[in-house]
Amino acid sequence: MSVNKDYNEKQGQILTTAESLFSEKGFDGTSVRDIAEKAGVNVAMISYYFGSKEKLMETIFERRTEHIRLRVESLMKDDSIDYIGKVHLIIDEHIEKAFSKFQFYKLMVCEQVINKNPVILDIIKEVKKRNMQVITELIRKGQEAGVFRSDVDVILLFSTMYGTVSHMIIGSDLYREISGLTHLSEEEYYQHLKQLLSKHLKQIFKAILTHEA
Amino acid sequence: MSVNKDYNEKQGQILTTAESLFSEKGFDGTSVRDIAEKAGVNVAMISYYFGSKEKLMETIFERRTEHIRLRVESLMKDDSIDYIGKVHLIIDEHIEKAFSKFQFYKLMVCEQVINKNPVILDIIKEVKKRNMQVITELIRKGQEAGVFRSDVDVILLFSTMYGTVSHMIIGSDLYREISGLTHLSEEEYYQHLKQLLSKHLKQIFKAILTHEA
DNA sequence: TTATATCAATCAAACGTTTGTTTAACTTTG
DNA sequence: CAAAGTTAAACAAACGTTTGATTGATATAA
Repeated sequence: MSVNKDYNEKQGQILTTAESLFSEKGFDGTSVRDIAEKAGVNVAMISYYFGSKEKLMETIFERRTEHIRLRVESLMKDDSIDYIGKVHLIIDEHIEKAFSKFQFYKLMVCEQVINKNPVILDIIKEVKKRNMQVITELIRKGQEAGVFRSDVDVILLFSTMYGTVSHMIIGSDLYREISGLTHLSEEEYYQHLKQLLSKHLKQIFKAILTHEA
Repeated sequence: MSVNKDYNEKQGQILTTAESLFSEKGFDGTSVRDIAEKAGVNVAMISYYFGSKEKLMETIFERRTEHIRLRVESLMKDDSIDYIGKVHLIIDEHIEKAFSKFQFYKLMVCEQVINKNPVILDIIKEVKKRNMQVITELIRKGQEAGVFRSDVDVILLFSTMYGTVSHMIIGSDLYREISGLTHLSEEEYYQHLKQLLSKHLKQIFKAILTHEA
């Protein structure tokens, strides 16, 4: 599948800089000269290493795909963790990944709206499907064990998890201002947000998965 | 405040076409020649009527601001509707507005990520604050009446409502495919989604606002 | 009633930049 | 010395915007 290629120092510099600029100004709002200058390389190096601006973007997505995929699959088989505990693992892993690579998550949202590049859309589609399967499987087992309700819509639950977190990341500036937490550093505020989101989503998941209608 | 200007036929045509193209291809991905051609006007008319491409975008946002604002404020004072009923009104109005102007909502999400134009960011900020105040006020009254829990985080609740709906709209193609509902028309599928989202969000709000932790 | 002035609307063409990409010469590396 | 890395310069295409001429309708004056 997705081969984990190695990138040299200059390639890595270009990828990281481009990811940052794309997420700040969008794909079309960022010029290759912007990227080259900020990455400290010559403009021609982008074509030389990645072929084109478009393929540079695709490479960014390929590189991060590995990151987005939920890694809790092995823990799902651990019998010492109960079903609610496993749901908590999924929620916390998603929050952690989204915040640790928030620039990429912003980029992902924009690229889904501006559905131009089919290669990128496919990458997003595959990883979303994959992550949703993990959750579907867990819920199915929980239902068989009689712990979870039988009428759970996984897509809606998934949308609430992804949607709430994305929306918080995208609107974090506004919400920091409203909360009156402007004295916190971005890092401190993000830690605070992660904790709030974790508690909030766990409460929602518990209600939807276990309470009676 | 926001004066409701009148636009002639040609101006309206430009605004509608631009909104559609911006939401499909992004602001920087859309050229003024694209807009002019699709709207059936000369390129110069865009500068002539709106001053610049940037100001055209701002005009789109000013025009739609009126639309986004929750209009349930009067119903909030109606004593014949209970607190849960009022929460339902807010949820359904938000869903209805988001789906009826889904192109604009996509555009809003992208513009929040690509925080370039301060005029537009201010418009988004103001309307979000405004809508959140409506909900805050309702919840506060419900708390005083002893119907709602005392430890409710309005920002999180608001994020779940906006986030879940946005995420569904943005990823609707993928979710239609996964649900196996490709035989439905876009309109039919949206009606279906609206119904699901309404039930889902009402369940979440009820759990967070009324259940004990 | 003509004739003339006024003004917004409309257009093709041109403006100067910026865009992504390529070239061809040069340097470094193994 | 051959291959890979690196560069400034050049490329055509596309960009947002402006220009200057032209239209057509309305108001003013003879």
